[in-house]
Amino acid sequence: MRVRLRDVAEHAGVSVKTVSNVVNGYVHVSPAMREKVQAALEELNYRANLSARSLRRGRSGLIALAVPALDMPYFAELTRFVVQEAELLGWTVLVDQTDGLREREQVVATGLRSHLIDGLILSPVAMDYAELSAVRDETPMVLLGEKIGGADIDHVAFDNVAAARVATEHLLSLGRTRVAAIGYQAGVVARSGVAEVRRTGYEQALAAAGLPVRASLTRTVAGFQRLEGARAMDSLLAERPDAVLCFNDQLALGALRALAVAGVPVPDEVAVIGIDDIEDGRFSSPTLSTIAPDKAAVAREAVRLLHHRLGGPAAPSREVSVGFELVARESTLGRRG
Amino acid sequence: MRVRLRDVAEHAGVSVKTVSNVVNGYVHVSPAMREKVQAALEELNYRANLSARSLRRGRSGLIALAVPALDMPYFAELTRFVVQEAELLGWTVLVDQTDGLREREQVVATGLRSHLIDGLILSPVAMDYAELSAVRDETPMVLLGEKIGGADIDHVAFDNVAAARVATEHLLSLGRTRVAAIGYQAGVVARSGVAEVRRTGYEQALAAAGLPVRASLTRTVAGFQRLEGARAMDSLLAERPDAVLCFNDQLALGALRALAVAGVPVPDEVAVIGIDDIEDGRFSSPTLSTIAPDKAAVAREAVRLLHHRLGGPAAPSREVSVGFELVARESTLGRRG
DNA sequence: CTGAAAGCGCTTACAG
DNA sequence: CTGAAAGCGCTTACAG
Repeated sequence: MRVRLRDVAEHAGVSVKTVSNVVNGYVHVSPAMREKVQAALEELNYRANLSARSLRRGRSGLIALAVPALDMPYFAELTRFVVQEAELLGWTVLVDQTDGLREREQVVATGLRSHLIDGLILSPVAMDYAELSAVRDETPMVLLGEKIGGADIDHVAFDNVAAARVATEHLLSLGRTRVAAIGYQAGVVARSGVAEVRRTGYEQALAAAGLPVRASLTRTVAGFQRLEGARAMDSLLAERPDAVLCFNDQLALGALRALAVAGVPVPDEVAVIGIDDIEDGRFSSPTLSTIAPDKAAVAREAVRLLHHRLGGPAAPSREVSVGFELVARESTLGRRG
Repeated sequence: MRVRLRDVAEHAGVSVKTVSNVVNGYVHVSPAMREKVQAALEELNYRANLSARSLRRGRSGLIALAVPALDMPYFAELTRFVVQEAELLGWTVLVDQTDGLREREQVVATGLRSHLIDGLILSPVAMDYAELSAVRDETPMVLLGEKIGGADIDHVAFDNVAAARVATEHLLSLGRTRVAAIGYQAGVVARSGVAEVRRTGYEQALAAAGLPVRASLTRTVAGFQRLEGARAMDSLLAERPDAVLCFNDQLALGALRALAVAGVPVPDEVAVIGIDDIEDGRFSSPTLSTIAPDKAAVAREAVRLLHHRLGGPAAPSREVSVGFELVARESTLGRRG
């Protein structure tokens, strides 16, 4: 039942080469021949065997995208963009979930499915550039990560330190002085880990304003989910913060929930800001102020870097930066916003 | 630089067959030989070429999952489960976005990447079973869809009529009589389309309660996103509904937002319920009452059906049903809940 | 328990 | 402009 190129050739009474030429849109085929082949192709309902083609060409048209979790809105939205961009180049995206585990990140970078995928886009959580650079196989790889400069590995950089700093400065600009932070992470984390760099931005902003970093106003979380944000906010209430920077929007939405339950008016008593600009924050009550990274640009640049390594236009620098903007909504400005 | 099985064989001084045996865990290999090969494998850092293996075996270990949109929380959560389940069988998931477009659903079902993927899980929006059954190629396909009975196509069924009916009954049980609905869809939709069947459930519940379906209390949407829910709710306010069934949680979260902006107390004046039980609804203010489908079961059963077609244990019936439960939260019960 | 050889279905120099 | 043939890197009957 499986229709091969050879079957089509026999059916049309031509050579396999000619059928292949037609299938691949090779121009030097006489119109009559092309028509005959086309008819046979349709009559037999031929579908190319992509494994065979890939083996022969040395290219599969598949790229992998490895993110911590598909059900974290930020990554779900990013994945959508990556799939869209890849499609423009005729590539298909294969999705991996690393759960932010070092072991899984390593497996992915070490060449899981090598020779099957043409390239890999990885959003590392546990491993840093140096480690990844050491274990990677020869498959082109693009990292989504921190601005680092001089790294010998392709990556789309987002300045998390600046993002957290700008967010914190926004809270300070409202006259808040007891600015808490939710999202510190305990134990071993990569130097370039998101929690680490956002923490740096937070602390830089406080320092610049001449404010101390109070341990009583910072909270460590086990993960960046809503529930963790709600818990952390609960435990923060006794400290009477007048503002909170959450290291992502999910934490912030959890914090908003905890404040609502406690009956604390936002932003009157406590202003809240997150980072990521996920869809939910635009429709929560109050709506969530946040730092909006240019997700479409992240996806576009990641795919573009891969394209370069796979024979596209000349390679640009290894590091491409992507910007962000402050989006102030009700959780810091109130209803007037 | 590319290491082939043959290179390993030469390096170890054995035949290609032997190396293949070791790589594939074939048992009848002497310990000494195995060890020698193992060493060569590691020394050369051999990675199997999956395209070649797939061509030879006729199996790739890849399955595709086609959903309307990755950034709709319901599908993001579902995708996570599917990836997890697939992994248990050693399968990798390739993700497609159809955007709910008939054209794209058709392309996917017609054999996009046939011979590359071993199977397909499709969540159709625009096409119904009969159409899909007619255009599909021979690749095993499992649909995520409506309970239909007697269909000649594998599918995991979720009773959307019942889900919408139970949700509506919950609103009625609170003594509400002006129960609105947001999520009707205009134009051509599949008979088994989600909007269509949820609408049926809504109307059935009203009829059973002896209430009329008022056109003034139903709203058509262009899509199932929050923004559409907010807009629909805005236009519904003048009709003074005392409850609203939204055909999914995203619409409901949008509706909650519109009610908050309008200063309408929920659930005191208007009770709101959605369907899907997405994460956001557990942390919104008020928290969102909803119908919770067993997403893990949907994923598990879909993968299991595929497994049957791909040589797993004996095939079960073509239709496997998955249940749901009513989760009543603040948007219908108020804070006491 | 191990080896030599065929063949999965393509694409692509190489001839003509 | 078209055809015959090699070969991509595997796995698997078939011998031994």
